[in-house]
Amino acid sequence: MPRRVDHDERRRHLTAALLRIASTRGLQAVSMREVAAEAGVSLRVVQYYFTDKRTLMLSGITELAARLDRRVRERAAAIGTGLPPRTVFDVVLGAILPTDDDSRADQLAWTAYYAAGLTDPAEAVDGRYAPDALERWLTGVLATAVETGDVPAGVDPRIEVVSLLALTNGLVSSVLGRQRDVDDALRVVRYRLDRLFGAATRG
Amino acid sequence: MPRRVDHDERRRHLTAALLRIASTRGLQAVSMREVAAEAGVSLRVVQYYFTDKRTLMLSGITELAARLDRRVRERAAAIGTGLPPRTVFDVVLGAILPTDDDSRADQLAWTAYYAAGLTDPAEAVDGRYAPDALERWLTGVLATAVETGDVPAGVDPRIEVVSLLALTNGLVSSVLGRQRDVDDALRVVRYRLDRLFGAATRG
DNA sequence: TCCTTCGTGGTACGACTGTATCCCCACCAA
DNA sequence: TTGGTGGGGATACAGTCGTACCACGAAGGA
Repeated sequence: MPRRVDHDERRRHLTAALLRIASTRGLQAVSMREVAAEAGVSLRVVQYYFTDKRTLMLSGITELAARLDRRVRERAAAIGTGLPPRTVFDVVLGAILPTDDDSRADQLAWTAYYAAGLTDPAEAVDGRYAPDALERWLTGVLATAVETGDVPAGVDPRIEVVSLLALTNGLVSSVLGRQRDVDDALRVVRYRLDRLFGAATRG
Repeated sequence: MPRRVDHDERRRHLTAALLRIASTRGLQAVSMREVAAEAGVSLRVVQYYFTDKRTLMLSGITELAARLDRRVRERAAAIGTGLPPRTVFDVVLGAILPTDDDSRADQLAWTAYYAAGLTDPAEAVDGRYAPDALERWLTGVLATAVETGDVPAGVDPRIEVVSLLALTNGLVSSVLGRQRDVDDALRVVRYRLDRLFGAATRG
């Protein structure tokens, strides 16, 4: 056998280059040649490790979904279990907002993919990411909080969670569009949590 | 003078064709030739009435902003003034959600433009649409409601309005992505309004 | 040593893009 | 009737796109 190369490592490198282009110049600017240039390799190399452009784009959205999922999961794990529900929501929703350059770049790329998927089913985001899992988990957390009395009765856990996630999503859009900065967005989220859990539970 | 043509009417026709393409096949699929074909004219005609592609795209986002603004304004006007604040919010937020095919198409195109503007400042959405005006108006309505006691004290009108608009925006995204249908989205909005105004004021 | 196979550089092709140019026809003022 | 201008058909051009193809160097098994 001739000299072997770590294909996975090569692919990760190229995918990172793709996402860098997507988050700075948009999905339109992503071409096989541009990815090659950004990664510092020849066009042929991109062709070799991703036969198609479709495969290349698919790799981008897959990596992106993994990153966003990891971001939420790591933050949640760092907090540990058995913490007040209020804290859980604060951490999880805060992990979705683009608080630093990296997460902002990822959210920009994600938005680009999402918008593309709305009209081009070929690169649809559906199924590749599981917001349902997050939704179910948070619903469980909130339902428990209702039972233990941490949250006033009369609250519909399911709808509250959907509402909070949609709110966070909307705030992400406005932060990306620079109509609002992250701190304002965090303030809005915390205000909502205050009114849901009662201001005294802040933390 | 030779035969004169209504330039504005011609341009509207072409812009409509552009938005039809953008909402069904995405902004990527918009080329001068495609717009010409969709409008049933030759490429030259598109060139003639919009010298640039930039001008053409600009016309699209302008028309879109006008449509969305008109949709909210018309609904608000049809309701009249002096109505309960709860009704105002119900109507206005309901006007933003894509409840029929037309508004869905417009929201799809709007999302495409918005996403493009995030990375390509050339077709940024900023300034072309004034969500601030809507935000200020609703904040005023809610502030009055707090003063008259229609809404419990301790509510921050400004943040509540920002929150409601961001929520609606997030719901629009999920409806466009078919993770949720419009009725579910409306239910979430009404749930939030119930908790803000008190369930008794429903209507 | 030869020979096969992996990895890669270079290049070519057809399709498409935005833009520019040329030309003609319909029309109205003169 | 003539001349000139607005409107538009047809085509060309340079560039970029995804993809395909060819050739070659490197490296390990025979």
